[in-house]
Amino acid sequence: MDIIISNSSGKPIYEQIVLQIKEGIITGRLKPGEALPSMRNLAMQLRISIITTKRAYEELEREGFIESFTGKGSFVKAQDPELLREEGFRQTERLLIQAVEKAKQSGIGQEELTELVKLLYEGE
Amino acid sequence: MDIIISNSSGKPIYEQIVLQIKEGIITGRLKPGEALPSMRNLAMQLRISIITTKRAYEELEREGFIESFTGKGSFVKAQDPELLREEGFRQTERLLIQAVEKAKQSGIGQEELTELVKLLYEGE
DNA sequence: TATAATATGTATAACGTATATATACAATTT
DNA sequence: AAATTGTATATATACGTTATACATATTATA
Repeated sequence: MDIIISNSSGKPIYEQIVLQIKEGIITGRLKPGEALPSMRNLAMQLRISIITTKRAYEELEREGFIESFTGKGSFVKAQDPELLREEGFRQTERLLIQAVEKAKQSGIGQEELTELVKLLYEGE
Repeated sequence: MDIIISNSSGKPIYEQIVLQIKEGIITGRLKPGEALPSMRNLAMQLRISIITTKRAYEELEREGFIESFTGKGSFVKAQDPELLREEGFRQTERLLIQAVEKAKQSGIGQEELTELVKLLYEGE
């Protein structure tokens, strides 16, 4: 599980971690029962404090994605992936509607817009 | 010029004001030379501090959208069409980035996403 | 098997930055 | 002169991040 932190993202570090682990779980790259990197290892690797990794894991635990055990580690919980995927689709659609509306309002054509989508999807 | 502040938006108040006034200017609802609500009136109406409205107007002034005169008020500046176009592009890109990110997190592929964009763009 | 060493998650207090504020000051219009 | 406008200074609050010490489970070793 490779996690990448961007300083220019504007999002807090702990949130970037949460999102990337969620993505792994939703897409199935992280399977139920699978061990996550320990808070210490992840903190060391990202050169951040263990408190920040703990905060991320706490958030994931609160949302039911993982569970942690003192002395053992943190693990992916059993999920209903189809449900997660559908929720993700709904959220994506909602965001996309706003973007398309703004594009029309700004005189950006459909071709230019889809081209921009491709660029953004591939770039990072 | 009706401005609406949402506490659940996650965005700072001053930024919400900036975005809504920008949109008014870009769409032409606010015309060059037109007077904006005074900082005090807007602050009173939104039940926030004048300092926050001032911060929003400062930002708009810095970006060349409005200008303010002590004792007179704040007014929409004459606009460079190129500037407006670029601002529209920036806002679209910003929204699109969020949508693309959510799509990735949800396991939605690039093809599926661009297809969705086309549907949304054409549909009404 | 017993126990020390190592690895894991947890808890407390503190710091820096950004957002939002109250209040007093300065300039223009009425 | 009175009222309306924008401006400036110092302060409070919330959020993100951190260092360090503590508690529990696993692993190595005698």
